[in-house]
Amino acid sequence: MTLSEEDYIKAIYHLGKGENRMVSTNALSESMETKPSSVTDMVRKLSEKGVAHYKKYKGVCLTENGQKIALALIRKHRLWEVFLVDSLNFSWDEVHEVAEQLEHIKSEKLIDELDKLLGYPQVDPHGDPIPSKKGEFKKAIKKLLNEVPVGSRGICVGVKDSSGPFLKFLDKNKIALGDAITVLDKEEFDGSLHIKIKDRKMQISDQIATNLYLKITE
Amino acid sequence: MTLSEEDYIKAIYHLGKGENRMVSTNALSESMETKPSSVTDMVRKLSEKGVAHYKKYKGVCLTENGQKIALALIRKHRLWEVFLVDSLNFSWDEVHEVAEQLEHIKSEKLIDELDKLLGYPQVDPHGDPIPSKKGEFKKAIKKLLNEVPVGSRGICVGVKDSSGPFLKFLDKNKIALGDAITVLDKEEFDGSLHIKIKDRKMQISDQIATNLYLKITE
DNA sequence: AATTAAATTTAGACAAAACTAAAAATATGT
DNA sequence: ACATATTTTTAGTTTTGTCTAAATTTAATT
Ligand SMILES: [Mn+2]
Ligand SMILES: [Mn+2]
Ligand SMILES: [Mn+2]
Ligand SMILES: [Mn+2]
Repeated sequence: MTLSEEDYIKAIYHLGKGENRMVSTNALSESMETKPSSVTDMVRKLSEKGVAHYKKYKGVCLTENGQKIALALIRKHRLWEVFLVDSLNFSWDEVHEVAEQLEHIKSEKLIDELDKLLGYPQVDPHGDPIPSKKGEFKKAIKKLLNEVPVGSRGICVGVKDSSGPFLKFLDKNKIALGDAITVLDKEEFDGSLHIKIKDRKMQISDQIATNLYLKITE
Repeated sequence: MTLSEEDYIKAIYHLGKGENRMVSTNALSESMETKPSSVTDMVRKLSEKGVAHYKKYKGVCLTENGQKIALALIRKHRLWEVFLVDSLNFSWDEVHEVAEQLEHIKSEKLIDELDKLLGYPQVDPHGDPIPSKKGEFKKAIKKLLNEVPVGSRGICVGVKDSSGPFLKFLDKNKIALGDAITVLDKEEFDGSLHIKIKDRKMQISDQIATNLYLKITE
C-alpha cells in the first residue's frame, strides 16, 4: 500500500466509527482535505485492490482485509505516539503530526520491538486504545467525570463548560487535557470526587466533575 | 524536499566521497537503481531548486545548501540506526533498510530528542560518524587492525582474508562484523595485540590483525 | 583522423495522485 | 410531483517520478 492509500483506509475506518458503516464521498473528501473527485478515483482503486467495497453513489466501506490494514496502521500510529510522549518528551498535542508520518514506516520487527520497549501499552496519550498485533482492542468511550464508576481510569480529553473562569480554574489547579485521571472515591453527600491526577491526589466538586470529559477504555 | 529528491541528494553526497566531487549520471543511476534518463531529469530539477550544480555531460555536485541537506539526512539516518540497535535489539545488518525510511520523517524536535535519548552518540552501528546539528563530524577511515595505533577504538567492518578457515576462526573466537574493538596494547616482540572486543578482553596474533578491518573516526 | 564504443541527453509515454469544470444522480422542499 | 439543491461522478489536465527508444555528445581504438 502506498502512503496515500493507507491514509484513505484509515480515514474510511475512522469515519465508519468502529463498525464498518458506509462512508460518503464528501465525508472522505473533507477528512482527507482533497476534492470529492479525487476521492472517487481513490476508492475505486481501493475497491479494485480488494481492500474496500464501493458502490457508485452509495459510499464505501472496508473489506475484512481493509480493516486489518486499518487496525495495523492505527496500532502503529498510537504506539509511536506513546513513544514520542514517554521517551522523547513530546506533549499531548505535539504528537499527531509526527505519528501521521511514522505510521507508514514498513517494518514488522520495528513495531514489535517498539511495543516491547514501551511495555506493551494499552492506550495512547489521548486515551485511545492500542490494537494488539491481531487487531483486538477494547473501545474507548468518552464520559463526563461524574457519570463514571469509582475505580475508573482514563485520560482527560475535554471540557463541557469552556468559559474563561472554568478554564482558569483548571489551569490554577493544574488540570490539563491529556492528564491521566483515576477516580478513587465519591462522596455520596455532595457528589464530590477524590481523584488521582498525574500521581497527585486531589478532591473536586461535583460541579467540576460534570464539566470534564474522561476517555476510558472498556 | 520530497523523499526522492532527498535520496538523490544523499547519493550525490556519498558518491562525491566526502569532498564534493563531480558525480556522473551513470554512477548516480546505478546507485539509485534508476535509468540514466531519470537521473538527468532529477539533477536538472535539483539544480533549478538550488541544491545542486549541474553541467550537461559533465556531471553534478551539491551546492552549499545541498550539502547541508545531505548532512542533515545522514545525521538522521545514523541516529535512527543507533536507536534501532541500542533500543530495539536490531542487529548491525538489519538497520539500513528501516533507517532509509526513517531518515525522511520531518520533525526537528524528534531528532533532537532522539539524539538526547541515545546520549549524543558520535558513531553509528557501522562505525560511521554522526554529523552534529551544525553538520560537523570527523571522518571515518578504514584500516587494518595491525596498522592502527595503540588506544584506537572502532568497529570491525570487514576481513581481508575471506577464506573458510579464517571465517571459522573468527566465529569460534566470537569476533563478528559490527563488534566494537579497542586496541589496548601491542607486543613489540611478535606484533600480537591485546584488544577489548565487546567488553571482553583477548589477545590476537599479528596474522589475525593483518586481516581485520577496523573503522575508526578521526 | 576516422571509426567504434560508451555515456548522456532528448522526446515521448505512463502511472499515481491530485485538480477543475461540467454532467449525472440523488435528496429536499413546497 | 416537480423544481431546486446537494452529492457524486465523468472527462480532461497537471505534477512527480519513472520508463523506453532514439539522438547526440564524449571517450576510446585502431
Ligand atoms: Mn499518515
Ligand atoms: Mn492518538
Ligand atoms: Mn531514504
Ligand atoms: Mn550506517
